[in-house]
Amino acid sequence: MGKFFITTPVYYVNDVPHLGHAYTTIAADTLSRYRRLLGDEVFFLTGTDEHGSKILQAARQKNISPQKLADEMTARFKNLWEKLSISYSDFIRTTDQKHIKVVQNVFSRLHEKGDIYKGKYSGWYCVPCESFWLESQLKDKKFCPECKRETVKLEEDSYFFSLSKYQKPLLDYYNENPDFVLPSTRKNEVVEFVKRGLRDISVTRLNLEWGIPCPVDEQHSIYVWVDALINYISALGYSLEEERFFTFWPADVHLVGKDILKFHAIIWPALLMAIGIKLPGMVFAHGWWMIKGEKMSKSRKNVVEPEWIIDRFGSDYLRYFLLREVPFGEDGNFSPALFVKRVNSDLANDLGNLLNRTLTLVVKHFQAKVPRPGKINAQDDELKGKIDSLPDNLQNFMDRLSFSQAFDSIWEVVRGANLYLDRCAPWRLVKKGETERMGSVLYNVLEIIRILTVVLFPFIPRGAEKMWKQLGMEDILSEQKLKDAVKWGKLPFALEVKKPEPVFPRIKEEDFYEVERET
RNA sequence: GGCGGCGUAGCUCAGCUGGAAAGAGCACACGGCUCAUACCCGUGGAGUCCGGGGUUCGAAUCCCCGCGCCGCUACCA
Repeated sequence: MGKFFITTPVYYVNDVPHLGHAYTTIAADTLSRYRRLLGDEVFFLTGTDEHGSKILQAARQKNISPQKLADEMTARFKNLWEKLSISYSDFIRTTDQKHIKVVQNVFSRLHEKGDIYKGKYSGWYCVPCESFWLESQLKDKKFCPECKRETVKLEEDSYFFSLSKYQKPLLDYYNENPDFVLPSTRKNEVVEFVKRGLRDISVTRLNLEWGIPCPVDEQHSIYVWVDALINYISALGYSLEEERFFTFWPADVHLVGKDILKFHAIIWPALLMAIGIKLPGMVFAHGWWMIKGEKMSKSRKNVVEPEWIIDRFGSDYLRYFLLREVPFGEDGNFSPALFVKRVNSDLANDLGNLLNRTLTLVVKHFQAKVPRPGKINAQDDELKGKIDSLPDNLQNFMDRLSFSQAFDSIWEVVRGANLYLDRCAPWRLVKKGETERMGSVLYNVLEIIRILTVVLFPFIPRGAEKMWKQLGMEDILSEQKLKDAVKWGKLPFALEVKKPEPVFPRIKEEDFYEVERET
């Protein structure tokens, strides 16, 4: 039983929450819930990144203050997390006073240490957009990629972080901690990148109104990464509440999308080395969801709105699909057909129906009371054997964030239970008058379902709660601990089960399109 | 261009450091069951394991060449 600190990125509030945000956050939530199930003290951090000229501009267009805009967007994120049953411990905003203070403290420390120095930043500046671009980003080598107008080469004062100093220490760290960056193919990319040499990075901007003031030079504001990344330690009170900070730091897992991996795997550890605190245990970069093989994007108008899906099908279906369909780390394809297929065959047909058919028999033949188990035979042992190996399997897969494989191991049990029911055929036993054996069989299946429910809770919390209630369990599901829960025989006999009602109703592809047409 | 990865049943993919008759899920076909959310259970399929060469007693698994895909190659979160 230890502590477990997991984070999502702080999401940039220039965009409404989309499937990608939901994906990262669902994964983090599932991992958090799983660690709680193991008995760990979990700190699960998410939040929003609210500074920058993009936000300022968007706010101006709407004629509201940037803070107001950020407030609105943050509310949307929180609302989505509520709908998705996201059990975060803290929601950090980069506009929080605490965060601002910590960023400034960190900046000052870096400055004192000599890891930040004043230099000249030069780039291609678009006056109307008030933003700098790299030569590689320009359209036809001189036009702004956003507004297509001509840019000018501009040089201005800026403070730099000596990232280059950390090339060697970073390479050593990757070497000594092979699981620091995962999946391994991403790690290769990062290592290769660092090997080619690192340039110092500009960490302040002049004339950036909507940003954290630089503590050593009032004309400057702190630019993106030193602001955003520090959320991971500001939320814990770094430099403010040391005791609390050291309770949870270092982070065990930083979950990120593959697009921001390098910031987390290179700049972030370098910053931490510079201020002299421990490095996180793991940075895991997951993949993207594609539509018909294409990346989702607003311009392609193929964005999947997580809220539509949740409102129509419930949060569990989305959680289940995203974590089950594709190995975490790889890109996946999202389509109504795939979604419907996955959810129907696994949740409705295999799992939901297992509960349903079992409860029906108990209600019909045992007055809805959990029967008393009798003698155990070889078939029963085989069934129980499937539970014995489950915790270890889960542990192995969850340690590697292999959600899909974790599901595989759970579904082996689900299938095993359906098979056991068919083999034992209690509906035939009742005709033969073998009620005692029938009772045993049903008890065993109910017991399997009880354990499955506990194990599934981190993944599909709402459905698991419903299953728990139908079983008639009175303990609190969220307080169950895996170690105890998997012990055989914890289901009290004579417990009154509920009349079954489909927990995971089947859905149709048409339902999906109706939703999309409406909007 | 450089570095890395991938190419296995109709589809999505497991097959790690070489060795039993090449696997899973889905789809499909046939059969069983009837407790159940038209569910569940069983059986089946002629797969050049991208192509070619090599190492080996033996390769999907190692080496070389070729073909076809894909990722990374920094300051946009």
